[in-house]
Amino acid sequence: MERKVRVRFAPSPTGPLHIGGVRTALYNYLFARQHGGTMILRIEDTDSQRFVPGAETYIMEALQWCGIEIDEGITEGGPYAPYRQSERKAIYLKYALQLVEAGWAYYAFDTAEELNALRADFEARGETFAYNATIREKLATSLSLPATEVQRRIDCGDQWVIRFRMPENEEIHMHDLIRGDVVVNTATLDDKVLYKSADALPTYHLANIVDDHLMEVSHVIRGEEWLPSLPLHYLLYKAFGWSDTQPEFAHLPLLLKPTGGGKLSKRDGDKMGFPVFPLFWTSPVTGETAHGYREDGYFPEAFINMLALLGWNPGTEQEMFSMDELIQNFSLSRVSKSGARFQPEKAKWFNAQYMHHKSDAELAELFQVILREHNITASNEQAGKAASIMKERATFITDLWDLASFFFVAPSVYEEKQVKKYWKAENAAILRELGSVLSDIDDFSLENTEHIVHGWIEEKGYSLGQVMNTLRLALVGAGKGPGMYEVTSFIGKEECLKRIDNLMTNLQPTA
RNA sequence: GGCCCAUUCGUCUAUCGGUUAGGACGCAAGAUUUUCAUUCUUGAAAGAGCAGUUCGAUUCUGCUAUGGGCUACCA
Repeated sequence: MERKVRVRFAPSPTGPLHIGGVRTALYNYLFARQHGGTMILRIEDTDSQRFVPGAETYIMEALQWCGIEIDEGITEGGPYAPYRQSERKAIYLKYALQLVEAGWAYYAFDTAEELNALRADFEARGETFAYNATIREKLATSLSLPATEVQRRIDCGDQWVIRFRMPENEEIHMHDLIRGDVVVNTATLDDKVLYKSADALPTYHLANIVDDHLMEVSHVIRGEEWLPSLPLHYLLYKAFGWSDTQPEFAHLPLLLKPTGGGKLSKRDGDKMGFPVFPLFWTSPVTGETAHGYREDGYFPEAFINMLALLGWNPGTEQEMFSMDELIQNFSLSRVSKSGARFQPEKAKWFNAQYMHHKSDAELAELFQVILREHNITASNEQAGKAASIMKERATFITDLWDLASFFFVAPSVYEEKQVKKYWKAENAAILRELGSVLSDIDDFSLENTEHIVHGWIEEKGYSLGQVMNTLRLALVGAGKGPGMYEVTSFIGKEECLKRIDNLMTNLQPTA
């Protein structure tokens, strides 16, 4: 029988979620939805040192913005609550001790200083220190010390950790849904810490396996940086006797810096001029801020579409995917194996595509926000229409002000280059004439105005470009913009004449 | 250093032994246009190297090179 699909996204609240994390969450979500499964959000806050306040809220807000829905989590609740590991503290010690009793783990009493000294010694001799079978019985561990001494140390409050006792020489055969079969010999691995008495908290490895088991997680979809610890995780399932319900694993390729040379990190954003975070972030510790896709004007759909295709492809030439289409088409077998460089340019392109496909109503709502910021009152119809006329030229919704403000405000400055080209004595004469032609038009609709004005231009034998660009200078103030009749019909006769008059009275034509 | 993963145009990628190696971003040229854009057309642009398996390798295997990850009482 096919197991019920349950996946989890398990971030650590050590800062804002970056786009690599968002993609991991997305793939988990797509996989869950496609299989009618459950998406869990588990907060892995077992590192009390690196905890950052606000990070947890940020993560949830970011996922929500992206449209990644959580079925079970710290705010949603669920049958396996709590979903925050710090609140599950009481659970883990029992499991760590179970491993000690079974001989799969042992107590170690080394202090951080002792370990550092040991590492330094090894390094001085040109060797690499590894806490493993060659050394564990020579150190202060429950493997070398008499049981009574171990108990005495624990009782008198000495700090200890529980380490996994890595088998000396055993081949671990693993399977990854993306990479296929992987084999590692345990001789190359070391005895990882599973639990520390200092803060009574497990490390990632223990907490992760215990929680995935208890929460009945069926598939672990995570970043490639976890591949090296997969043998440990296999062994932990085995040690607990949970191998038969062990989840399947899929290790995702990493997101790399646009320039190559390493995985995308939180610092790259401002350095290279693109956001690495979904949302704007202010560090509560340093006060540093970082750009976010949301605040930079990206649509969540575009952001998700772009992210989905970084490391996965449908095998067809389709590029535009809604979330529903992604859910339908996603498959782990089509996730690529090698790291993908992040492409800021492609992200922009995706956003522009979504911009071009927005309906007037959607644009109206978005554009109104910007208009209000500039103290402009406009109807939704006006806002939508102006945005719709200019959207082809925009990449971000925030571009719209520069692009379309002339629909609402008369130009206060005139672009120098256009003035030079189109504001000579003859242009002024033509514009005066055009003004009177316009003032005689009753039906100021786009079609009618065009019909009449073009008739007049033909009759007079003027150059179309000269007339229209002179008018453009008066109405827009610049050498860009939509067809002039879009503008005339939008702003209306009265405003047209006013702007023409403005130009005539305020600016002397050049010779 | 050790272990693991990867390697097709500049970038993201298609190809599941036989293709003129396809698409997209970006770039260039042309067309369209009353301006700026958009749009359309076209173009330049790739199998890391060396062996092997095979009638035939981008595709399978090995080696080398390169890139990346991990190597914490961090996740």
